[in-house]
Amino acid sequence: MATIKDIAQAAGVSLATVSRVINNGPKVGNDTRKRVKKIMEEMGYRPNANARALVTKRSASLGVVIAELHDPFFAMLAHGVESVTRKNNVQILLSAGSIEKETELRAIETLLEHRVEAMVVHSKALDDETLIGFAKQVPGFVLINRYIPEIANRCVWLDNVTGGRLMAEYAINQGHKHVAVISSQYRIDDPNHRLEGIRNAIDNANLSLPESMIEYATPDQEGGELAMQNLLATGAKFTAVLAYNDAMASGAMTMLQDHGIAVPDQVSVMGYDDVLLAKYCRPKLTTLRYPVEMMAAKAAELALKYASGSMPEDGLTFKYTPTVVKRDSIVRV
Amino acid sequence: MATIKDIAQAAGVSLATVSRVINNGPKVGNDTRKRVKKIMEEMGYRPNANARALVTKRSASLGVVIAELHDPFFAMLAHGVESVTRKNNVQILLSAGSIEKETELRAIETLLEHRVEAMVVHSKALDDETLIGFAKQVPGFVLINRYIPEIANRCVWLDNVTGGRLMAEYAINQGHKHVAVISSQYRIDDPNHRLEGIRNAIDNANLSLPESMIEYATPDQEGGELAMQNLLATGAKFTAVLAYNDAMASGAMTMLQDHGIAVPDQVSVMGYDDVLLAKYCRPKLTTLRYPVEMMAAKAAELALKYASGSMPEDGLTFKYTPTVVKRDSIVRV
DNA sequence: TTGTACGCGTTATCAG
DNA sequence: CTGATAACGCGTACAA
Repeated sequence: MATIKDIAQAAGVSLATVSRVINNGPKVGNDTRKRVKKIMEEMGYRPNANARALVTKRSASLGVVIAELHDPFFAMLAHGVESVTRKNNVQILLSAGSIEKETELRAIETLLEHRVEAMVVHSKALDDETLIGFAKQVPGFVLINRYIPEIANRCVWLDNVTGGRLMAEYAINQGHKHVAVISSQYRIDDPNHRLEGIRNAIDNANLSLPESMIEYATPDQEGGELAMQNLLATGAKFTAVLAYNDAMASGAMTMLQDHGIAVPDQVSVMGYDDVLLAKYCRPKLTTLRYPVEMMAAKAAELALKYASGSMPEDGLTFKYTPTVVKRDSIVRV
Repeated sequence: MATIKDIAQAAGVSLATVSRVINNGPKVGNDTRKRVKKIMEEMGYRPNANARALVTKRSASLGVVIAELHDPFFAMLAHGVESVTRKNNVQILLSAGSIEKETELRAIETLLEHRVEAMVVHSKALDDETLIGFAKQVPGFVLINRYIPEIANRCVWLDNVTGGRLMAEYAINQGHKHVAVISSQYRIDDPNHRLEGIRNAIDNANLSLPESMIEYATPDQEGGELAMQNLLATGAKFTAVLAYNDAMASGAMTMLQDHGIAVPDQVSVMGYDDVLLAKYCRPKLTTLRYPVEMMAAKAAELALKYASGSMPEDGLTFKYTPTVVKRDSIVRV
């Protein structure tokens, strides 16, 4: 591939001059500029981003760490980031880290080796200290879907406790007194927080949520089916089911319907996240809206801003609160 | 950030030695190696991928061009690529190109500036010559979901004509004589090919597909709804609807149900692609399986292989054929 | 076993 | 307005 040197030679000028026309430098004769541009065109010249990054110490790239592109939630997250990087002519480097300590760490390290200026990371497996350490050494380091007090201004997160509470309150307000919960089996914050919120609401309403009414499974459709199957097997009585996310909710609905139980007429179901399938499944899912895309865009903007020097105020954090999206999977009883 | 030089100084050795221990070079004293490693650890040294790429002329990265992460289809595509890059310790650079000539071109150019070794590109807007040009100058250039005869061995694609035919044949075999089609309004190959296949099957069965039975709209759920609305408005008679993709099929089903028309009892619906929602929507969608993920993985492997020197045989190409996935959205009449 | 010196493609700082 | 030339961080022949 042609280099700046080749161009210089072909145009009969110095490297410096070529470099100037590339970067629209200030002082170049109009005719030389034209000539050089033409030659660049002819030789198919493309500046080498690596060389440029080396000398300028700015890579014009943003790293993203997520678990799985496969998952619609992460796809939306990535899309949110992409919308702002595109606007800023910044390249995305993507690393997947599958919710395991080791892989998440490697994902971040790799990105750092590439000297990304900014990064948006979704980490569940890494501990606070490790993350704080990264934040300290990388100005443009921003966490999404996680809150760590020491680096509050680097966190864009969702208030899952409130989310859980809102969810349960809505069901309760619809007259449901016996609710079951389908949660994620992963021992990370999110399910715990959502469950905590649910418990709060149930306590406040003087209802009860026995352990036997909570099932844990993988946070996908199969998990939802399985959890519902278990719930049905125990013969538990409930009129509403609160699921950890939309996929589980959908699985739960399928299983109910397969058992000849009508949704929502006999049993109501609520999801969480409001990913695409919430609108597609039948009945359409009443769920909690998690504005990931917006939040991811915010995180990317922050990361870029911090990376470019302007550091944040200390108190600040970026908390979002989910809201109930009313659709068809729950009825008043 | 600490450089190789800093390490050398701190360890009291030369740059070369440090470089050797970094790359597990062959000839380094065991004690010096240990010492250097320890210092690297202490100083938090991270090799600079840019500098390394510059000198080795290998970037250990693969570029991906897709339209929208948002779209589940592209999310699966990206996931397929990611599964192989992860195995090969290769970094993904992602560029979105939204099916417009200008942006697709920019996406590819940007990736090239970053000197990615390989790239998997999904391009619909760019013309054959442009793409052939890129293939000529970048050994690791592979197209997905597109076939260009001149660079057949760089193409991993789906036989959409056969797909369309299979789809229609299946409906016809179920006894449907009056089928309507909901197609994409974009003037790209895919809808044309699928339609062509459908027409072939219908002709072979001595049935007819008048233009009035074909509606065009955006290839998403709204488009599906709209198209179905138009179809219903014209008072056309049909017992089966063949949709361009699953999203449109889902939209069509919604609209039918909203009009009190039972699916599949009164009208059958078929989708295409078999993305996640095909399993989630009710009734579950009978559709054509497009093994994107597998194909994307194949494309990534090819790209990496070509990039590393081994060029392909000339006749070869990588054609996949979709298969009917039988679910619940179609009945025998 | 270790060190020296050069080059990778660019930008930036000087002189002219 | 233009041209040398020194970095940037690293790999690698070639010496020692």
